[in-house]
Amino acid sequence: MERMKAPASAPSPGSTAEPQEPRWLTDEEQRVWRSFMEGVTLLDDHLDRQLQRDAGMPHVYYGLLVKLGESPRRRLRMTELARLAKITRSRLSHAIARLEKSGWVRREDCPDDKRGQFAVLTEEGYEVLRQTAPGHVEAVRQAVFDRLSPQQQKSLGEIMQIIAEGLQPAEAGADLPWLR
Amino acid sequence: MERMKAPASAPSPGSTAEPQEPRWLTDEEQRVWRSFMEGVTLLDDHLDRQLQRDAGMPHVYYGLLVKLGESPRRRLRMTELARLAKITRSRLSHAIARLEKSGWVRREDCPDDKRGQFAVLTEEGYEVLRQTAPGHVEAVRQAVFDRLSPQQQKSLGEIMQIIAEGLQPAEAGADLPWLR
DNA sequence: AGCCACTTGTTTAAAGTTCAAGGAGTGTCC
DNA sequence: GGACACTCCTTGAACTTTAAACAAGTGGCT
Repeated sequence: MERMKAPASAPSPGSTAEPQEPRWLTDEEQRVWRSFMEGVTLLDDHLDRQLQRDAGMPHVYYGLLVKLGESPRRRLRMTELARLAKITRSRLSHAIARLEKSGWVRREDCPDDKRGQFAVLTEEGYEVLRQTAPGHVEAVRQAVFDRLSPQQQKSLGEIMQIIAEGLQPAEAGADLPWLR
Repeated sequence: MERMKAPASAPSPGSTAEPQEPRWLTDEEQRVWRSFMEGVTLLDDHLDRQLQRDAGMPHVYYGLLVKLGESPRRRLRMTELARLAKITRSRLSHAIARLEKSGWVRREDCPDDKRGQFAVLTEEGYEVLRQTAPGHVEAVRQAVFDRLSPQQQKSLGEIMQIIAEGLQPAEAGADLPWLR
């Protein structure tokens, strides 16, 4: 409910303690927001399904293997991996446990910090990635890049970067998933 | 893993049965895709948290109440609601069961089709919506609209509509969540 | 009428995620 | 060196989602 009904008139100015008149979305803003949510929901569903079918894991898990594969010695500290994937450490713990059970990741102790753990991509994990990457890229292309002009691709990147940055402010005390 | 490594050379042309050389993402495409996934993940987390805190339900459930509230007689057939929300009927069944338990939705039999069910927004459900809508719009504004120029908002709408439409083709046999 | 393919919505179990709590290690401050 | 705050990661329970199977109803066809 991004707009309940048209406001009767000008809102009461700000000096009082009462809540501001909500800044409802305009019709146009609502259309944008609806398209956004629909696109994201459908895309999420589509990629999850594609990867579950072809790689035996959800999109997020696949993304974790990718991050590990791109990292030096194919390993990352748990919190660092959570930060890169924009998820909570709890979620990551469960995910890595499952990927470990599947044999695609193993854990290693961190020598420098006895609290720390590395998640390490196994050879099997790398192999799964190698075999399923082409199909996944193709799915992403078909759903996204093949349908957008170069200018639209550029815009999308800029826009989503702005949104992403807005949600991870530099200030201390920000509510970031990987620090929860 | 949107690109494993640089292809050695020109791909083998299409007449053979072997798999095509994957169309890896360029560096620029990868940046776009990464921003997109990060933005979506963070936004999803942010709105889920905001609504869980203020309305006691996840974002998807809130969206269901909104759809019901916008509909004639505040009711929709299950499959129609699933189609609007871009989710599976199974997921919707569970969600409505939970919303019913919370008292915000009730079910009603469809007189015309004995298989059918309406999900109906209760007065309490409407009340929750009324009270939490302002906070939610504000969250959406702060995270998205306040940060984007009018032109960017327009682009985002167009882009996401293209993606959404691409994932729900008109053809029969399309793999649409609400028909699974 | 009876058959058959299809639609509608739910159910069960398994998988994944969130939330709150906690154990262990680190680092700082006095 | 001891107290204290903080970081790192995990755990278990509650909740949500997925996947597969199913019961019931519909509609077309003969």
